[in-house]
Amino acid sequence: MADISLTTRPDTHVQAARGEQIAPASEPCWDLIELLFFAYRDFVGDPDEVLVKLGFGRAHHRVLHFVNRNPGMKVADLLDVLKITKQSLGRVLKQLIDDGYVVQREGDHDRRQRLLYVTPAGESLAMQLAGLQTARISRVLGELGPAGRETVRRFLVGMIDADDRERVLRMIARADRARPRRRDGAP
Amino acid sequence: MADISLTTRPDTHVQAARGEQIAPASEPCWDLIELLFFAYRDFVGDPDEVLVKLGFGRAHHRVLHFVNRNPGMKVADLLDVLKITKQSLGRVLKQLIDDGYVVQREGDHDRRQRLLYVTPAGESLAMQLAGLQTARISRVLGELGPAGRETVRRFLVGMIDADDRERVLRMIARADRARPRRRDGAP
DNA sequence: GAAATATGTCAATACTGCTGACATAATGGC
DNA sequence: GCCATTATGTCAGCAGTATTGACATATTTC
Repeated sequence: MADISLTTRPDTHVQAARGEQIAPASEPCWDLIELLFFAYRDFVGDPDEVLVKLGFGRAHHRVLHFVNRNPGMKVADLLDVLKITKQSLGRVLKQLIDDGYVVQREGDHDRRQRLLYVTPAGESLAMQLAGLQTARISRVLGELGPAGRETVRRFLVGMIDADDRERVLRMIARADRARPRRRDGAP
Repeated sequence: MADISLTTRPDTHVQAARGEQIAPASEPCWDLIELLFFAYRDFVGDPDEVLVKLGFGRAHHRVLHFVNRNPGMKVADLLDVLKITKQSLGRVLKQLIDDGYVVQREGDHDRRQRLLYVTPAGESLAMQLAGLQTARISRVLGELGPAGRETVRRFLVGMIDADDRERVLRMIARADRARPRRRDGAP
């Protein structure tokens, strides 16, 4: 399973062979490769600073983020999204629970399930971290104009593995639908 | 220096996080935050698969990449770009040298310096990895059209910490100037 | 009742980052 | 020439996050 993309996505030249863009053997996109590296590092850097003070790391951020976005998600769902093992998840999840940022509830229909929810403290932290990242993104998008946002979004979607793209977009759409607005007014 | 972004970028959400209600305060860019996460994961996923087979990790990739892009760079330069400690660098650099992907040469003017160069095998590997990432990027850019590339580039540049942006752009420009084209025709 | 599922946990290992302390060699100022 | 500084390397230990493998428990499903 791990090597699918390698055998499927052969080398650079296959795309050129398919006539898809790419001039002659194509020089690598050095600039975009490096910009992506630096951009992502700083993008996760802001949350990192906050998390360190709480004794958390990036793994805790990811768990908290997705639980906050998808309240009531199963542990299995989380493993599927993060693509890590349950042992890896177990450690950080336990810390988040012990520290009062996440709680588990038994599933209604299936009592084996442990549905995950953020506590008010968990939501608060998740929103703070998302706020930092949003501030960075919004500043840039403001400089690009409204058309820029759509281009950036399409770029990021396209960068995702084709066989995962639909799943990711569905998850985002479902989360948006489920939490159209925070604060009070429960449906 | 580390906390500037925190104190400078005022708590968009800190107030809401404190439970203080605040209406607009702008909803986080959930979709872009998550898309960036998945996009970056798959972006580095292709090289990862190749590297694992060689007993290398992501750290080796970064070192190899920047040495290939900036032949003759000093160890200190590399530490500055990667923002890691020399102890962390030492481990991976030693492996790359032992395995014949990187070599060191004494500086001409300053014999304390160890200037870094990729071997032919190192260049070959670096180009293979860059090719995988370029293939992914080029496919998407092909779908976005020529204006898309510039928008994406400006987005990524804008996402970099303001105080690092110039340095990064200078490094990219200098590397581009130094190695205008690979393949045969030496300058 | 047995098989499958959802989850948790123990143990060992790998990779990559960190701090602190020292060592070596070469440069540069005096 | 002496000495402080610089560039680099290295040893030892720790932390965070990932892995594999094995096993345990509760619950559902057939």
